[in-house]
Amino acid sequence: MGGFAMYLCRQKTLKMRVISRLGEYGLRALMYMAAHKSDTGYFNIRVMSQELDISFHFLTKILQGLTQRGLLQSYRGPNGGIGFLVPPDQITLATVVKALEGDDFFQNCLLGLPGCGERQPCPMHVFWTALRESLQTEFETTTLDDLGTQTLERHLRLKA
Amino acid sequence: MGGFAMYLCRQKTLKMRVISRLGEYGLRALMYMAAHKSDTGYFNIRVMSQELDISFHFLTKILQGLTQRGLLQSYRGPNGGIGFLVPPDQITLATVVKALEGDDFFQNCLLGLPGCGERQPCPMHVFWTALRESLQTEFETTTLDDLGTQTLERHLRLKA
DNA sequence: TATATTTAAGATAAAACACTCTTAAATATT
DNA sequence: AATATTTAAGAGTGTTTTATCTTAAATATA
Repeated sequence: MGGFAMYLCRQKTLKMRVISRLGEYGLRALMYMAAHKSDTGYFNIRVMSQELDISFHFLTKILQGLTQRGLLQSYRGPNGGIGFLVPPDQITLATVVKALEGDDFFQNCLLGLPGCGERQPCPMHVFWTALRESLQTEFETTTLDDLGTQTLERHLRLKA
Repeated sequence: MGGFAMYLCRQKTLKMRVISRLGEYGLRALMYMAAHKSDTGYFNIRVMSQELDISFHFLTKILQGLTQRGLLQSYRGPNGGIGFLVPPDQITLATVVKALEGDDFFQNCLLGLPGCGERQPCPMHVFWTALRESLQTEFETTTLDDLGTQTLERHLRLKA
């Protein structure tokens, strides 16, 4: 592993996780794909798994799911791989996260305090709602292309 | 279960969880204690577990941990229970969450994107940092007393 | 057609998380 | 002193998450 991938490398312990490992791996792979334009449009999963230090089979399964949900397309056999079905500048983070974590991702209270709803808001509800909404807005307005490009550019700038 | 406790009742499915069940249960119990002043200063764990619909043994273990960390004190035997060692108006949410989830709770990237740090910020780092800091600030400025009182008052207001 | 390559799919395993149960220790009451 | 009550502590169980392994299906190339 090296180059750009160091940027997306594994983080062993993590508190305050909002997305699961599955979601994290999926997002990292998509960011990788968005940042590395491919000639054929397809990326080899094994190479990606090595670059990103993610289990090959696990990553395969995650990307499989994104294929089934219509975000990616796959191609078997030699020189096969996985690529965007929808161009990455048309895929928002919100779409990705919902595909990976479930459609109700943005619907719940960030903290997990029960009874937190519009009808009977918990003490922190207003705060949480504001926080979640800014999160959701950010996710809905940021595309994979934005993220991948920004990441790559920043990395290159640091390197120079 | 009824009355105030309905407010702290269990929520079965939850996405976007930031704190674990253990943290949630602990926080709910502390909010309960902060809102219900006790004559003796001690609360019976079994009663609390029933009111909050949390497993008695599990809750006992969680509160045990808070006792060991110096937030609570316990008293065995008849009419025994668990109570605040530090008064709840001097316990911030930040202290509680750190005690329950670990001291490094606020140190990591909310999303879990790796490589997200001051030195080599990931594309979302600025956004995440802002989000996390407002979260942390809110947690550091809100005491258990604030939360419990607010909750109770709001509940009573709705009831009237 | 035979072989190698690559993703798909399903079964299995390991680890983390969320409880559950049993026994021990402390305290109060009789 | 005996008994009941309540938390402390540790072992054990079930579930979910995470990861791995094996086999199948598709595709390209020789």
